[in-house]
Amino acid sequence: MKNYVEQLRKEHGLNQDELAKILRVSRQTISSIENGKYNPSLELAFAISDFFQKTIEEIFVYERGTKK
Amino acid sequence: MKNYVEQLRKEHGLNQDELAKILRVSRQTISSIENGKYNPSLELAFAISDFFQKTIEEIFVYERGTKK
DNA sequence: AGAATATGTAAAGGAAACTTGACAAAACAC
DNA sequence: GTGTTTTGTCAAGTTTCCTTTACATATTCT
Repeated sequence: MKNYVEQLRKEHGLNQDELAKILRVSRQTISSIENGKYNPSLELAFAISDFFQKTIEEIFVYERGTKK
Repeated sequence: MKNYVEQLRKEHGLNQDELAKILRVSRQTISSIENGKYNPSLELAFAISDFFQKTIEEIFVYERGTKK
């Protein structure tokens, strides 16, 4: 599953640390998500979605069936 | 965060075991999600969303800021 | 160049999601 | 009612998400 978190973050003029603080997660969590190391929890996906005012589907691209 | 998984499952005439098999998770996972014991991963949320042909936002209701 | 800022990554640990196996209780037959 | 199906739940274990701390590499700015 890919995502547009890095792109959206930069559009908002934020660095990883600033976004992390806004979302109340660690900077490493943001980095890991941006680099596809793992997917966020549904909770965090909603928080990201909420902050960027986009739907989850606009930010996270699920590839049906492909297991990751 | 609440969800409409049980309602959608019943509308589709499925029991927990059948839905679990379709989504390739255990029946306990379906039960736990329906009863709010924990939230699904983003991956599983997408699989559910995909199967029921609804957006994640239509199935899972996020309460902003409330931490759970 | 050097200094400051931003990002990648690794280790070790905790918390949440998910597993299998089992059993009890509830719901639905007949 | 008894029997069958469905659901709730518990225990114990694995995997994934997320943490803190730390350091290395990049990027940016004088």
